Amino acid sequence: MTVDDAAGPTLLPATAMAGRDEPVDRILATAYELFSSRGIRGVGVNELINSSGVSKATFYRHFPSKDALVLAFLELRDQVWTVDLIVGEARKRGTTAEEQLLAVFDVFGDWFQREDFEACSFINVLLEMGAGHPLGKASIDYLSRIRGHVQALAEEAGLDRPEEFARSWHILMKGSIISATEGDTLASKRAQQMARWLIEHHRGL
Amino acid sequence: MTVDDAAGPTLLPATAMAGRDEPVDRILATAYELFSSRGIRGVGVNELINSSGVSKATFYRHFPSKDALVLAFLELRDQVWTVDLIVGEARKRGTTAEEQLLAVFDVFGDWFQREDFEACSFINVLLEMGAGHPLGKASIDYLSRIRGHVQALAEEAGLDRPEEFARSWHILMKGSIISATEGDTLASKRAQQMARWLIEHHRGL
DNA sequence: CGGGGCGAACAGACCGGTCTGCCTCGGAGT
DNA sequence: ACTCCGAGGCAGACCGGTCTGTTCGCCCCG
Repeated sequence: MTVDDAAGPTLLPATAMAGRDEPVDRILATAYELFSSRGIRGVGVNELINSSGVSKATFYRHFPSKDALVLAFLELRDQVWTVDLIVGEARKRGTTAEEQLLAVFDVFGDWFQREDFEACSFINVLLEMGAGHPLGKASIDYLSRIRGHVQALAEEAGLDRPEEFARSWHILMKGSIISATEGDTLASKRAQQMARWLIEHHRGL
Repeated sequence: MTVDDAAGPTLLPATAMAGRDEPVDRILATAYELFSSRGIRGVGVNELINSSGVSKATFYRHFPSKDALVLAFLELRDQVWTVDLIVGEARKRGTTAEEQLLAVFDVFGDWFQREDFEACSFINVLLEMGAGHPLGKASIDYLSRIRGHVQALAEEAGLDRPEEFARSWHILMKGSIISATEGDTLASKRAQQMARWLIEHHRGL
């Protein structure tokens, strides 16, 4: 799994796949597009293999089950979306750690207005499969990684109780994503304002 | 399936069904339980009819399709959960409108700790079916009704820009529900704290 | 010549939805 | 008071389609 070495954010893992045309890469790239936009249950294995131009036997040679592919998709999503698009872009947009934190919601604002905005795959999979399902548990794990990034920035900014801070911050992130799914593209601004208050109350006295 | 006629909130629609044993009521009661806990796609028509002790012909005499039943379920959920459990209970717990608003997150706190906590069906259905699907659109409508309750309370409390207030408030509600689904039962407290800041900034100067 | 990919058929389960019987119960007609 | 009939509920077979996953045969390329 190569790294996105190009400049600028992208939602598609195309750059990550650049130069590779192996069946396993085609499958993963297709899975990323389809799972992101239509969910897990909404995409069947037959559609996956047709769209990626791969035979079923080849598919099952590389992935023992559909769930295994979903797991790989979540891993890829963590890299492409969480790390590169959200955290990476936010760190680029701000100079201080506090600015970078707030920039998360600027990135959200751009993201919410995209045609292909498809909400957060980790939340989607968690709610679709349930917290008890292995895929739900994996999603919870990736969500906690997001919180880890926020906590790291909070520590850089020297904020009080960074773990608690990150949990509250994450509430704002997730809530604004749901609101954006409902159609409120300004949800990022509302969340950002509440985020400012949260920062103020976590600054060392 | 006995009836919970005791005082206090209940998540089951048993009280609404009290004294009735018609097939249509049994179907709806079963649908409420199964759809709430396992989602729409996770429950098939065959299981619905078996669990409610109804024949398939009877089922389709009362509901032209599964989607029609889901629509009826969402309507029931709005009454039982939104109106009775959340808004009704919050209004009971507070004296002033501001107290009643904040009490929403106290009710959430109790709700998050329930064994049968199953998140918000409207969010679940919205993400499961997509915002373009009729059921997704219906869910968006019911979510906006929740926001309407919040806005009404904000107006009673004399807060500034009640519509904007309600949208921000709703972000906190939805975000805390997702966090609770991940296992953070204290999410209600974190959201409540941010909600207090939100109230302060919407009070007339 | 052999491994990997392809296309396709196939299996078994389940999906939403239709339809055919059988039974019961209640009300109307004589 | 007795009969008759139809509405509505129950049970379950059945339909075409889709789901995940398996397997077989062919071909191409190293």
